Amino acid sequence: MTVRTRFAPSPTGYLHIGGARTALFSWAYARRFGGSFILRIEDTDLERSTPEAVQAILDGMNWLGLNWDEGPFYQTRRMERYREVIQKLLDEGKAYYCYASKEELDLMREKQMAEGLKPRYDGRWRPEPGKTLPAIPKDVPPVVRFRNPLSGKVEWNDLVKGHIAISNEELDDLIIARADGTPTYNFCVVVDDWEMNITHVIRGDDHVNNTPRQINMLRALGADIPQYAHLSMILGDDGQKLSKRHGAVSVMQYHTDGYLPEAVLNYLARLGWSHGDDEVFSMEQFCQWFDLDHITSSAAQFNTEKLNWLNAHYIKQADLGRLSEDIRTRLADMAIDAVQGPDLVQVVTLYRERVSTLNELAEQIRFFYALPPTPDAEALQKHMTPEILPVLKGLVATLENTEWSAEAIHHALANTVAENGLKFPKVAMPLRLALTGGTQSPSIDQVMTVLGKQETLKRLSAYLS
RNA sequence: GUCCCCAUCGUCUAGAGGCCUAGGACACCUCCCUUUCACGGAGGCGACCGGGGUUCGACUCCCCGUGGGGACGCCA
Repeated sequence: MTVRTRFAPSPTGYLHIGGARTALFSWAYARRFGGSFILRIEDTDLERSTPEAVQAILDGMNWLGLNWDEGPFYQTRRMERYREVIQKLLDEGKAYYCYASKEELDLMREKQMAEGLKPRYDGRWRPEPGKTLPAIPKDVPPVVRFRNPLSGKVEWNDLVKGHIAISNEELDDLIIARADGTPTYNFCVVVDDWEMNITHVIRGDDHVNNTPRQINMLRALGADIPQYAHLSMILGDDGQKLSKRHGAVSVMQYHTDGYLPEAVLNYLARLGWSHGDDEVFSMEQFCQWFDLDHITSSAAQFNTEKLNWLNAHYIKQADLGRLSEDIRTRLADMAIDAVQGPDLVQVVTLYRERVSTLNELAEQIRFFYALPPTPDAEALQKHMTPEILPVLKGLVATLENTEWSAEAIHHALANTVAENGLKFPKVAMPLRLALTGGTQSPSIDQVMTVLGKQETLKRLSAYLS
């Protein structure tokens, strides 16, 4: 049997980090076993689904490189088929019309809650042999309910959580078609998983409670029951449930914030799944290793610091051309033109080992292309001392007649330091301030090399006149 | 409230009865490297939720408790 997995988001918002991990695992499982990964858009909630959200999900998937083999299938385009199946269930007596109004149902639930019971439909419109149904009200359009078994239990061996059994007495006759005739989520999932021949349903564990209902419907339809794997949720950095206030909940936000997709992917893969002591690995390796046996069944807290560490790692590994182009765009977004001036590839090479995000990288090298920010007055006072000025003047004089190579600049600097009997930082610090505006940078001779002779001398002269 | 799920360092995790004086990674601390800050290298700190069983032996199995989380919609 060929493995067929699916990712079935509802387009009511962007692709968030939890959804991305679910997609990643489904995708990897299909890849691992040479199966197919299907993308299905669950847009039956007409009120909340938007084309923008669909696009956001597609963008997120594409950015991460989670390519799908079939789809995207839209449930709204399969309405005809759902109606057919509903009619079939109706005809076979496996579903029935219910005329209870929303108000009536609310009242029922309230009462049940008050009695300490689990709120569930009481089957008032469920036909039974010898049972008299209420008189059909005139102006209540009926919903269709699935006739769930009354006794026994539904069991399955969850590939992540192990054996789970839920009594049918806990379940009720769920609505499969609304009053307006449109099918509901749990029903569409069943029909789709069935007809798309899904073999492994990998999804968030908020669906554990839907599973027994879906299994019952699958059985009523005579369909094969897929294997289920319920993934635990991802908690925010603060251990709380992920929500808007956590900021970067959308995967694309990570792109905006300067993360490389391979870092996000690697981080997500390792969140709730493990392969011995392996921490850093490619998606190729992941697809070879991934299994459902090593998924943790407990919730995992998101840790930005570890993501940062991975991102730093991947920035160091990244193709220089690709990295530079990305940075060029980020600089442009900061209204800085990196087409003129020092060679961006050289600048990026010099700085990539020092940052953990691309935004940080862009931020740190901006002074190469824009004017250096004004150095901190206190730092200036401390390092740009009257005693050092003549030394700097001497250095500039030497530099003016120096061929602009890393080696030559280094020699000029070293000689100046030696001739004046100084420690290296004594000279390097004021240079750093004048050239970069800050007290931290790579070796100052390397910065000078990349900055260029003209610009270096120009920036120094501002302090020496 | 009812049902379901979960429980190892601060965080992500290894661990499928003896390999565990519980391993790795992030973070943190110390030292080294050093032209500042990073990077890198070497060390260090740091955990099996509690109580009962089962067993010669339990982080691992069972039960109870406690604590988290999820689900109970004409949302998905």
